[in-house]
Amino acid sequence: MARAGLTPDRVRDAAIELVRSVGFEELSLGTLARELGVRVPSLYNHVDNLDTLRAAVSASATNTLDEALAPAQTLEEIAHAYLAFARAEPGLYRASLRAPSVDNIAHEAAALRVLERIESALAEFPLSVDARIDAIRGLRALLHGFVELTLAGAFEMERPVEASFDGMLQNFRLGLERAKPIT
Amino acid sequence: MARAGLTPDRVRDAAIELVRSVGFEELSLGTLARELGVRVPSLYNHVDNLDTLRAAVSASATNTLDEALAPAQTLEEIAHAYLAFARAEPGLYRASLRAPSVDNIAHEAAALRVLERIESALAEFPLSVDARIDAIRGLRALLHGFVELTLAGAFEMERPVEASFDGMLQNFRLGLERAKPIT
DNA sequence: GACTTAAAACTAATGCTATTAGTTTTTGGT
DNA sequence: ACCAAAAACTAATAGCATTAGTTTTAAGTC
Repeated sequence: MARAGLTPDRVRDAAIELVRSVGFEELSLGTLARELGVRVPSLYNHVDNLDTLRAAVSASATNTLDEALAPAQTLEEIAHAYLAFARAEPGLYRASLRAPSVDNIAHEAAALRVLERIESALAEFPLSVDARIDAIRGLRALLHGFVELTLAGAFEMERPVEASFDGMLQNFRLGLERAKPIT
Repeated sequence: MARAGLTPDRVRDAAIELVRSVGFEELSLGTLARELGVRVPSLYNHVDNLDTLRAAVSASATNTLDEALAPAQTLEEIAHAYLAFARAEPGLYRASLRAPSVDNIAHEAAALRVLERIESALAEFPLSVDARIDAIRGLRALLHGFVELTLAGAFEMERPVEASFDGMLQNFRLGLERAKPIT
């Protein structure tokens, strides 16, 4: 039997690596156990169940996304960092979308940090309270929607995806500047 | 045994109803068979497998989405129809997102019709070829992203979701009008 | 250094999923 | 009334997560 020396952290880290290579939806206890050289039920010595393991991976992925956004300042920088992360780490990006459970304080905090970084992209614009909420929701929709369509391979036309992303951001910025609701 | 009188169409229709009530991901042969008063393997007399059944549901859902968008003319009308459909029929909306397989001509045609309707929302704007591609991609991202975040319950702030949707569209329109790249 | 004990790994089993093979039954057409 | 095709069935396989119960390993204590 030769004990494999697993710990909750090692199992979680292996799960993260698996998600990075095969995707979040594809994470299964079978492949994870094989990767760790152990039988499936042995994982239950270190993990409650698949759902909590997914939650742990999601929390970590949200932190990684937060760190990827950290250096960015302007609207364009933050948006580019967001798209770049999703394209470089689609598995982690998809993992980060899972809503934190209410009892997972650290996960909730990380999700809030990501949200605040996106909100900070709008700091330069003088917006009313309502217009700012609309802008936040609009930016989130834009980023998430563009990423999803990109990952799904839905953009079939010739033009480079990056160019459209930039054009879209320019359009977004123009709309915000034109609005100028605080007078 | 008392033959149940199933046909491929009846099975597909029952699958559609199931997707409408429980969601696209939740469609399973077990629940479908129970709904039809039949054992699971009996379904294989009318359906190739779960994947092609999902494809059939997706094709039908894409048609339904197309019909829901048909009466809309302007950018705002089309966007509202899109959001309204997704909120009224989240199961069908999710089903419509599945990419058509290359051999399913009717499905591909329906997906193309939906795409053209979204493109037609930009007909009123005089845009260069590239700017139009960017606008199409941006609008698709906006619509899909907003719908996803809405269905996921990601908009937690007080302001009504519809108001933000309208604000977002206004912003989008302003950006397009401001750009005016054909001069 | 032997012993006790908790933890880590195991096997076996349950109950879900989709799917296939093979069998019985029903029904439409001759 | 009969024959053949189609529709339903049972039984079985394989993959999934999970639990119960058992063995083994290793760490800590006397």
